[in-house]
Amino acid sequence: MEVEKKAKKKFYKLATTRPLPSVGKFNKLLDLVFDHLRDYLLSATLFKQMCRIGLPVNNHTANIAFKSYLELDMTALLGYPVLGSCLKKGILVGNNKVSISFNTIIRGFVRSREDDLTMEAERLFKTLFRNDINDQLSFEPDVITYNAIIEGLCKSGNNFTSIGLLRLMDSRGCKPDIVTYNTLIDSFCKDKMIDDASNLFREMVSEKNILPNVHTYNSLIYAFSKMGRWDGVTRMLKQMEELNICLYIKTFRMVIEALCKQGKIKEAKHVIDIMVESGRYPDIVIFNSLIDGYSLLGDMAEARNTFDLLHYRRVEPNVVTYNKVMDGYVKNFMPDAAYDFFCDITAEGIETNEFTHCILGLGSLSDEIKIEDKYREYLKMDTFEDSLALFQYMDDNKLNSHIDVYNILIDRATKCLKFDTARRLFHDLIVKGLKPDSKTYTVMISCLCKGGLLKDAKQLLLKMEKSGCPPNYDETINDILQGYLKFKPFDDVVKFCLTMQAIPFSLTNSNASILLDQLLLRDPHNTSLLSWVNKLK
DNA sequence: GTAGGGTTAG
Repeated sequence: MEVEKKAKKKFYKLATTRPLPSVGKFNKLLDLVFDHLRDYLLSATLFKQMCRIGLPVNNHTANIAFKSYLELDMTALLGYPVLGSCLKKGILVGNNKVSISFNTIIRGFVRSREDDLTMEAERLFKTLFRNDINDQLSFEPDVITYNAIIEGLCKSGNNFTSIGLLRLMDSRGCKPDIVTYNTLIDSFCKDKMIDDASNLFREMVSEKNILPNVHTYNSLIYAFSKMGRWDGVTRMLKQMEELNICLYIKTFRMVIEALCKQGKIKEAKHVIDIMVESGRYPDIVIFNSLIDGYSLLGDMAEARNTFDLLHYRRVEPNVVTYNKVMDGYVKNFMPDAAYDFFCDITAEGIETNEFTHCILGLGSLSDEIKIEDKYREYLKMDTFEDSLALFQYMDDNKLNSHIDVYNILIDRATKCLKFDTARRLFHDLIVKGLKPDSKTYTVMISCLCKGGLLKDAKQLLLKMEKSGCPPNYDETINDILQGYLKFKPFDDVVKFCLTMQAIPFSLTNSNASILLDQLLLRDPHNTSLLSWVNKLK
């Protein structure tokens, strides 16, 4: 607080000194606010104020503002408009490092992790290639620009488009670097497309002579171990040793976790031995995985033993540990043991969380069907965040492999406007090998429409028809139409309606009335469309 | 007057 006051006072002093101090003095102060105070709202506000009262600003001052908006996740709302006004005022023109400003804005869009803003970043990126704009600014995208766009594409599930960008940058003489490859490799690994990831890895090492680092290996090891490809894991670990790359505790954690989840306790223990030999000791996360593994194998005695031994190893159990033990009892149809364990830990005054009670709730009903009902009830009743957390906690529980569970979550994510989460869930279920049903397609189409991704929505409708799911045209087409009315120019709405004339469906009241209003306003002589609307409503 | 912008952590 003290430093903040000092900064404000200094600003006031600079602003009232006559003749006005140079822009450098102001920039130093703003740098201080950004770097040391990390008060991003203040650095952004000061910049706006400087512009308003006519204090000296230059590209560096503006860049601090852009960085601040990025940190505040307000690039779309504030950063982008400020960029516009800076361009108008000529603050950024004639600057040979104008890429810094644009990169920060593009990163801000991508960082928001919202699909439509990622698209905005791509739009901006494409605009910058236009000759008229380029003559004025002499902007040339550099490796950071490309990396940001590639990251955005990967995060919105467009792995192959981002490969196209990798080729584009290469052909334009911008060398991809370790960040470019790591971003791509990580994305392919997350989607379990290990062959594509391996190809990129090979290309990076043998063609581009870029040395992999710990992140590259972590991504690959993660994917290999999740897929049970232990030969790949061993190969990667060997390479790391040769390159003298130190393993993170996280690398160990994920290998051990994957081994335990696949019931390979012996192997997991072997990895723990290697860890100990290299002077590192397993932490609670690793013991939690072991407990998980034993309960998966139905060996609750060993699971409990591992828990009891924590005390002697001087490793403190956490709430996840307690939940995993209870979860093990419940899954192995020992609800009484789960209840006893719960009584023991609460008697010791140990703090539990909502999942402890949830597991107990599941355990109190030993009939498996009832467990399923109870699970569904939880999915419906709690807030979306709670259901998602429960879903993630249940992880590979077979209840999570029900398409209905995904349908409920996707639907609720969409209703909470979390389109990104909905898309990720949809992607997850495909990766898991589940088959989307009519409901899945319908809620996903609704999600894409609400997020303005109409092209994707139409594609999904096509896919739905192809996959043999009978589309619910009433619902899906109205959703897409609503998206058109909201996001697209009227000409596109008309075009869409024309293509839909062949399909039998009825318009919702709200769509029909908006459509009629718009038609009468903009295209009152289009009698064929007017009668079409009247017929369908 | 110069500076200034970067990936993932499961």
